[in-house]
Amino acid sequence: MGDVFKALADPTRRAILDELQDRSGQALFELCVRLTGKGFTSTRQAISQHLAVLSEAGLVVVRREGRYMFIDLDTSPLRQIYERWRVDTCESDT
Amino acid sequence: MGDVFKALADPTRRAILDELQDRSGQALFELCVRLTGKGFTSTRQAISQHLAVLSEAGLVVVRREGRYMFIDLDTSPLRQIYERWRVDTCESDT
DNA sequence: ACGATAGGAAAGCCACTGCTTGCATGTCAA
DNA sequence: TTGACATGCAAGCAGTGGCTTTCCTATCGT
Repeated sequence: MGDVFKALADPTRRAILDELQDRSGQALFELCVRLTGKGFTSTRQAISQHLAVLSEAGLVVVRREGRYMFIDLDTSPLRQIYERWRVDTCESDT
Repeated sequence: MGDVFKALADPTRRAILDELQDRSGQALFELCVRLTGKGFTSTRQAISQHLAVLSEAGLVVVRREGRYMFIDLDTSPLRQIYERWRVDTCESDT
């Protein structure tokens, strides 16, 4: 399984995760339209390659139906980050 | 301020954070010794450059005293990750 | 069947990143 | 003061990453 941290290193990939959190189960072309609407200039191929990385990291689950490719978010791999470094919960956030 | 995600993308930098979580406030040369003891082959310059990235991301705070450079861990920038994507707490972790 | 739509595969390019190398600076001990 | 120690700075190099480009496959509507 791939590297979760490297998967999160790219801003476009993070935007994909954001978009999927907002609405999971989108098709690839749908995702492309949504992202270009939010100012991202990535082509379909670029998004597709990003999805491959995210899928390798387990952050995304791909489900094929007919000629569509539906993408679901899976945030569970993030837990390994959350458990690795403790964050002081009571801190000066003024 | 730098990119927290990019800072976490490198395995050596993550090892530095691990080392600092285990013992914060180490000097640079101390950190180098510890890391080489754990199988990392990085030179001092490499570690120093990694620390610059971590410092840019706010994950590390540098404090100079005499000829020593003490490094403290600061995990608070990680909170923005924890708050960005919700992780299902009740999940099949069998 | 045919065209349009949704997506896949691979090669090439460019920029960035991590690392090394070499030298310079500054601090402490004797 | 002098040498040893701890670190800074910058140029150069090799590997990687993200993107484009081109072409190909497969599915649906009519």
